[in-house]
Amino acid sequence: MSRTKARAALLLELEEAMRRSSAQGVLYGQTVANVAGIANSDLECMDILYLEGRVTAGRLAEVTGLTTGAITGVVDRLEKAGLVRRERDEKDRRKVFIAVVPEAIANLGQFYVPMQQAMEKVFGAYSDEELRLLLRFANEAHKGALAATEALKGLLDTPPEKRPELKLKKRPRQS
Amino acid sequence: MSRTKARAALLLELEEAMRRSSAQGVLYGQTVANVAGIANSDLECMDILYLEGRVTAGRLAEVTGLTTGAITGVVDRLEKAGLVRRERDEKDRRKVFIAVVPEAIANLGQFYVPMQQAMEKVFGAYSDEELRLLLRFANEAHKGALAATEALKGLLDTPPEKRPELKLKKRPRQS
DNA sequence: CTAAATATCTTAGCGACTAAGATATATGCC
DNA sequence: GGCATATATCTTAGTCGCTAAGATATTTAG
Repeated sequence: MSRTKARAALLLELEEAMRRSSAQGVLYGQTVANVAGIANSDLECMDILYLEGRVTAGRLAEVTGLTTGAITGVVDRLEKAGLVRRERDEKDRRKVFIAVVPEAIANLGQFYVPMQQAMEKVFGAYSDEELRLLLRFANEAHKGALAATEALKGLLDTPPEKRPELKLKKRPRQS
Repeated sequence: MSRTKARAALLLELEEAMRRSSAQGVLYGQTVANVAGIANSDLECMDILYLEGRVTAGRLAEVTGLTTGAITGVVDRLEKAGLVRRERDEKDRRKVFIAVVPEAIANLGQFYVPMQQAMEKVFGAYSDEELRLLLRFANEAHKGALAATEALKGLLDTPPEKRPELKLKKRPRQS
C-alpha cells in the first residue's frame, strides 16, 4: 500500500472514529437531560450559559437555532427550576440577560461525573505533550465545526435550486 | 507553578475545549437536520444506521433511548422519504430490520460536505503519527463515553434517594 | 397446545416548537 | 422634541414528535 493511500485510509478511519465518539457524546447529553428531567434544548442552553456566561435571550436563540419564542419557553422552565435568572439590561431595557444560578449548577453537575471520570481515565494515559496535541486539535476542531455550521447555514440562505432537494417535510424557516 | 498543577490546568482546559467542540458538533447536526428538512431524531437514526448497518427497530429504540412507538414514527417518515427500507426478518417474523437505501444516502451526504472539508483542513496539519494518536484517542473517548452513558443510566435505575433530585418535571420513565 | 415472552405497531394525550404578531424600548431623522 | 423605524422579547394558535399504555403478531417454554 502506497504512502498516500495509507494516509487516506487513516483519515477515513479517523473520520469514522470521530463520528462514533461524537454520536456517543450526543447520546450522553440526551441521557443527562432524561435523568435530570429537563428537555434537551433546556440542557443545551444551560451548557451554552455555562460556557459563555451571562448571555441575552436573543443570543441563545441565535446559537441554538431556536426561535425567540421557543427561547422564552426554555428560559421560563429553567427559571422556574431555579437554574437561571432573568436580568434586565439597565443600559438597554429591551434586552434580557440570562444568568446561571451558581448554587444550582452543582446540582446539574452531578450528572456529568460519570463522563468526567471516564475522560480522566482516558486522559490519564497520555503525556503532557500528547495532551497539548489533543488540546490543539480540540480547539481547531471547534473552529472548523463553527465555520462548517456557518457554511451549511449559508447553503440554506442562497438556495441555487441546483442543490438536490430532499423535501421531506415542508421547507424550514429561512430565519 | 508546580509540575502537577500545570497538568491539572491542562486537563481542565482540555475538558472545556472538548466540551466546546462537542457542543458545536451537536449544533452542526441540528443544522443538517434543519437544512435537510427532517427531524433531529430521524437524522440521528440515519447516523446509527450508517455506522451500524442494518439494525432492528428495537435496537434503534435501545440506542437512541426513544420508545419503540417513537421509532415506528421515525421509520415511517424515513421510509416515506425513501431513505430506508423495512425488511422483515424471515427467521423471526416479529423482527423488522431497517436498512438504508444506498442511493438515497448520497442525497443526505451533501450536507456533511462542509464539515468534511473543515475536518480535512484540520487533519491536514498533522503528521501520520499524530493522526494515529488522535485515532487512538477518539476510540478511547468513544469507549469511555459509552461506559459513562451506561453508568448514568444505572444511576437512574437504582435511585438511592440520596441523589439530590432536580425534579424539574415529572419523573422520566424507567424503561 | 397453551401460557408467557418478545417485537413492533396503534392510539390518546401532552409538551416543545414554529410562525405571526403584540408589546416595550431604542435610534435616527427632521 | 416628535414621529417613524428598528430591535428585543413575549404571547398566542396550531403543528409535530414524544411517551405511556395497550393491541397485534410471532416465538419460545413447559
